[in-house]
Amino acid sequence: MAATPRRKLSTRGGAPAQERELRAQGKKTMRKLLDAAMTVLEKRGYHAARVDDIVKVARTSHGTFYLYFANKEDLFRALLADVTDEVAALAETLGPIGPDEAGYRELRGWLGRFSDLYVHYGPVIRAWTEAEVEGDDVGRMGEQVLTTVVTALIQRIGEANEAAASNGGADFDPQVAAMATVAMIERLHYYLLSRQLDVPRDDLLDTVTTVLHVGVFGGSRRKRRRSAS
Amino acid sequence: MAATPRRKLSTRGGAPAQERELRAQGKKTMRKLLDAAMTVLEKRGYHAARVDDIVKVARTSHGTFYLYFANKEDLFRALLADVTDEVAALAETLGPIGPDEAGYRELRGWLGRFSDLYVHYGPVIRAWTEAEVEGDDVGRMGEQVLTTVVTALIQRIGEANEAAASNGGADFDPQVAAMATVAMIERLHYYLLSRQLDVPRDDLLDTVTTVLHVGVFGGSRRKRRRSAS
Amino acid sequence: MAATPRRKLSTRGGAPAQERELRAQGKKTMRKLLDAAMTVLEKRGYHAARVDDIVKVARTSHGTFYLYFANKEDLFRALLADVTDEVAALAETLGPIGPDEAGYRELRGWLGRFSDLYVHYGPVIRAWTEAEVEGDDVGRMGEQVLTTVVTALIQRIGEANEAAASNGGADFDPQVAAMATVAMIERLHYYLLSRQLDVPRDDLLDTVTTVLHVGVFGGSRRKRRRSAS
Amino acid sequence: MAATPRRKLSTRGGAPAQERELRAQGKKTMRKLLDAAMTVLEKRGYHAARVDDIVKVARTSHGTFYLYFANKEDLFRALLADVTDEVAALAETLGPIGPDEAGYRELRGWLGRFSDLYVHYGPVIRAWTEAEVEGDDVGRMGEQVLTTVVTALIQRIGEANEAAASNGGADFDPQVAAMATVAMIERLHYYLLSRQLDVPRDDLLDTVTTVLHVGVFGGSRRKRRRSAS
DNA sequence: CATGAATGAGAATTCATTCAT
DNA sequence: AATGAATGAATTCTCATTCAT
Repeated sequence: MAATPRRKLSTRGGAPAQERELRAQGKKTMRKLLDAAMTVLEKRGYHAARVDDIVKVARTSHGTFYLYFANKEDLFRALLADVTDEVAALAETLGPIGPDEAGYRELRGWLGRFSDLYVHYGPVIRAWTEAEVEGDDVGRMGEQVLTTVVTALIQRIGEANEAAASNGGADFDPQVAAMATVAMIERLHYYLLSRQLDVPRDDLLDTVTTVLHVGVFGGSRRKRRRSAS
Repeated sequence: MAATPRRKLSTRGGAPAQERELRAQGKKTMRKLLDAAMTVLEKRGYHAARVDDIVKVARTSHGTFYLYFANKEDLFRALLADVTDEVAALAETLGPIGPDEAGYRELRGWLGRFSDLYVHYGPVIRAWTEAEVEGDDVGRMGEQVLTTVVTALIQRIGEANEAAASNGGADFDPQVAAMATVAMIERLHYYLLSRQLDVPRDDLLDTVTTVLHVGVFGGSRRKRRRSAS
Repeated sequence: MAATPRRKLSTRGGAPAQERELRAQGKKTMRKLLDAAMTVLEKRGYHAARVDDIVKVARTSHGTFYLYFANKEDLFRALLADVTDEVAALAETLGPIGPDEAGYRELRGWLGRFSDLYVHYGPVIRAWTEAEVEGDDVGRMGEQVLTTVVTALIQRIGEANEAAASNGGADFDPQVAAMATVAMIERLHYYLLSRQLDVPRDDLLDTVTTVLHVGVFGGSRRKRRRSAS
Repeated sequence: MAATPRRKLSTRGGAPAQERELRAQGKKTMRKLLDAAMTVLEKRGYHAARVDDIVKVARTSHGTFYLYFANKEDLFRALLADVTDEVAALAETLGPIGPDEAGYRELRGWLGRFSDLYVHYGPVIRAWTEAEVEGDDVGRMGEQVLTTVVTALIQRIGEANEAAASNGGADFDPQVAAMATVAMIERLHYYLLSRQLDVPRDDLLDTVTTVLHVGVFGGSRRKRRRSAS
């Protein structure tokens, strides 16, 4: 499994923080708030997350909160920006995926990294899902995230299905397949984290890799030794 | 595509309504409220939906709302109960899915019905996702629905993969595959309804059917005439 | 102990009922409502008593309620009017109370009748207490009740204390003593009914009679066989 | 008459206030609210008292109210706790009460202090009576107070009636006498504050002392100079 | 920098009373 | 005579955001 991505939460703050020079203590406080927000987001979700909860967890005050973030959404956007970067970076690491064993391993590796990322940023991603319904521009940020990954996937799926496509695959649209891929892995991890699905993460990844490799990338099912954890 | 299921929204009401005998007018009002709730849910999502919005759409008063439902959640639960029933019924219609053309069609048909259901109850299902984070018993209702479908899928996936399983398919767990299937189709429809994905529904279904048939049920990709809309 | 006073609840109705001729069924319905009100009053007190509760207990409808009473207070007034009559009648039965054994027995008998009345009309009397705080004219009705009893008591207390008064009883005011008497017996019964005091009613009456006979009417404490129940 | 006890209203606050450290300003605001509550309680009683009234009198906002108290009842409980303490302290100051002049004075003094306390906390105590009907734990607090006073009284009444008891006082139960004592003085003050009784407080106390001293503690009525105001 | 205090616009809910059948 | 339905004013409570120290 890929190395855990380093947290980069303090990279950016909200609007108020960007207009000032932050000293060491300021940065520390901001990080406390961002971390606290993650905790609260995880426990209660986006809508139920109260500024009050966040400052309590961060052991600071309301006043301080607004010293670093213009409002609740601003803080959330800061978290989301980190995820966006990470996901974009991840999208770039997706190499060509052939129907052979190497393709399987490439896909497996990428999904593993996705998984790590999801486990780490899960609360934020789920919050994004939650916020999506409204006209929120948070929803729009979410779409961007989706877009980077989907674009990379379309590329690889297209490559893998060129032959098939040429001989008339009316019932296989790479764009849909890419979206379907994202849908599956995103939601499955959601089930995993919300304990609606209770299997070891590696088992989950093995199966998903198999299903996608065969179903989307034209691989064939084969007997395979259990991949190491 | 299967016939659109008739609305059965007034099957049961909220807590207050269940303690009384409802006459014709009462039933009508209750249905107005349920319909209005669907409308509002669709437009604003669960959290942003105000009782005020609902009664305005239903052209009735606050007081009347509470004559039929204990609160917003109660109404939501009434809607959910309908969905739960429908989904359970749908789960039962999933027949065996072999690797051949017939299997493909069986799967395609079932996904089509799922899709109809999802489109019909979309607002409720999306609201569900939104509400799930909280400790509500709403979350529990969600798990039940999931369970009925997943159980049916595990059965069919197991049948379709008996051979593969016997010769040591360490990287294919039917339970995970079933969950993955649900994850994919549920989430994909979510993208569809929230306009993050914009393709004709039939294209979506064709592709998903192909991916799942090949990836999960051991079918093989083949050239196929476009299925009728 | 005196015979239980017959319920006369249906004697009077509220304003709407007085403008019409009530037939047998009408009277029955009105009585059902009055009885139900007593039940609810007992269980929840005046302020917490909802019209809804009353009609539920009476197994009738809101509409019907307002066919017999102008409003909630109107109903309560009807109940109170009954109590007022009963109390006034009771006040008249208070004979002279001398310091001797006969005086003791007279007082004991009267208190017994008061007790019966309180046990019967307790909910209404307590409700009156509760309502008193506000400018309610219900409060005023309550004062009238008080007045009839207090007037009778002042008379008897005055008689019993003439000698004492004449030789300068600066620390004994018959009016206060009368009020004190009422206060004691009213409140004590309240404790009894609300289970804050748990003794047999006869014991309570014996002791109260003794205290008042000695303390207010100039009687002397003496050994006495237990009065029959 | 004893010195007026100083107000100690801010001893403890409501639930929300207890979870925080209150600074000077916070304490001041809390006290303003408690004082305002007393005022409103006095004018309107418990049920008619609106949070809105209280914050208006305290010249603060709704939001602020809920910063210090969870709700109206919570505030009320805070007031009650003070009364409970004071009453318990008062109960302890009740010395032995003999049948002689000294006993009379002891009793008179104690009743005077009780009276001061009642007048001071009148609004709260009356509100208490009003709220008692409900199943609230407020009712339970009431019983505790009653218990402390009654216990002290039973002790003193028992001492004063040992001889009488031994020669068979079947019609005098110290427990009932104690309750009767409380009932009388409590209710009488209630009448006084609700203006159903209109006499100088000293007259009231003199008469009550006489009645109880003679009726409960075995004292004898005697000519006595008017006690100083 | 940091903090506790204050605010007030919304949202939910209740319930006496009126209405239409 | 009876009833279920409807109403809406009144009330409580929440919480993001601003303020004063």
